[in-house]
Amino acid sequence: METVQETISKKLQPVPEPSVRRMPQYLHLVRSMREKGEVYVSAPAIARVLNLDPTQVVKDMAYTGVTGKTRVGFSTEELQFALEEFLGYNRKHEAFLVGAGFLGSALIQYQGFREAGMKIVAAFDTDKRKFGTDIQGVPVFSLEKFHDLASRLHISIGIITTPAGAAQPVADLMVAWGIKAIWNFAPVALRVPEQIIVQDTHIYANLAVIINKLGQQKNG
Amino acid sequence: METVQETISKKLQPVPEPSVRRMPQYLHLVRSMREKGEVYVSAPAIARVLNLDPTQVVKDMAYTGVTGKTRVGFSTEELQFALEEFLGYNRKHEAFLVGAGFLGSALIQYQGFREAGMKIVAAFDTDKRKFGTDIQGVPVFSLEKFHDLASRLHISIGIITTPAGAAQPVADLMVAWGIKAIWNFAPVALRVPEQIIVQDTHIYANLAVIINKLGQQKNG
DNA sequence: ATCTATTAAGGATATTTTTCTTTAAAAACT
DNA sequence: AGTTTTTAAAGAAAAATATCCTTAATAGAT
Repeated sequence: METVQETISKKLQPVPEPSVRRMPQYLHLVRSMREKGEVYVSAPAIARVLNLDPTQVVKDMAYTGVTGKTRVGFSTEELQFALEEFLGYNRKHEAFLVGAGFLGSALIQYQGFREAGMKIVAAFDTDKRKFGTDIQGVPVFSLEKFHDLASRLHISIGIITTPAGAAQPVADLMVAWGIKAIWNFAPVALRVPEQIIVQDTHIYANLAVIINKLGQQKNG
Repeated sequence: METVQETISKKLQPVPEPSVRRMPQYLHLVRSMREKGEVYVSAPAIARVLNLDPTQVVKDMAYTGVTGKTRVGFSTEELQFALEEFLGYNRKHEAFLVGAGFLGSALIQYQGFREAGMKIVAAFDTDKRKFGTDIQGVPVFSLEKFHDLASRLHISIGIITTPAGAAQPVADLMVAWGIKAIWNFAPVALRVPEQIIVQDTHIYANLAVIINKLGQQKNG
């Protein structure tokens, strides 16, 4: 049995980001296994399906607080709850999205996020034609209304899907009105105070990796 | 002046993936600097804008084959061409996209990719209502027509934007019909032969990182 | 013309993350 | 009941990456 102190210190030491990124995959797998009626799943079994090292799976599971049974594996039920708790699927984070273009609209319509702990409650744009419309029930406002709404609601996440040039001013706006985390899809490096969490999803970076590897294959 | 041998060996040793991922950012920055009329840019200047370590910038530039002038920096013109060459913006890679839902449509409409060396030439879906329609000029076909078209055209990249359950069969189809690289947006780990390049863009992984950090901040 | 400040480049160090190795435990089988 | 096999867990090693440090060069200032 570990002491309360140990439990707390374990929570305080941050989980490695690569591990965090694997968690949704584990959850997805565990859910589908439970649907098939599986009660236990071993780390090696998970590792085979997800192409990972078995010991890495065990370590990742330890971060969620779940511990397995020797020769049996992990309880799928316990795992699912632990992963959902870890990923914050129970808490609700509300988000504002700025830039209701193709990508922004797709994210709003993507749903899924809602069950993953984030709800996009409003979108903002500078295109007059979009004001007053809604995307799958999410209203689109003028960017000028941002401070109004942000100061009234408690929004923790801001999503930026604007063109590159608009991203920094939008980020400044978000910071000014109390947003704690920014999910940035624009291909720029945002400058924000250090306590603000920034997560970049640079779509071009992924494309660059693909094309680079394709070119390499041709040579080698 | 370096020998041809050296140039070749430099190309053969693979560029670290994190460096490749930074290249599009450099290109974007260099382009905007050239538009402003800047002829030279120093590595420390780039590092300041992109929040990077100056020496890292220098090292990344070396991968593109560009070398700077002491006390002056890099020629923006030379840099732009080198980066575009490195990123394959001159070659044309044609792509098929499977899963013409919200995300798939957004990617097709995103344009930008075309100038980044990839052109989405056709989309596929299983929804009958979408057959024969087109998205921004890109036709949507029945998935059954995939092998027909893939065998006639020379497609190097396959994009998967299907629901999780459909991703693996689609990947198998792509591999069977000669696609060399798969850009996977579905939240699953694909199993493909090792010579096939797979690039995952797991949107939930990024969300997981954000929510994890938000939760951590609350504790710490 | 000389000096100073700035910069690129190369090597060394440190950190992070993954993989490997060992140990211990417990379930299933004989 | 004892043995074997499978597994989790903890620690050590290895690999990859980023950061730091030193050196050399050169443009601009004095």
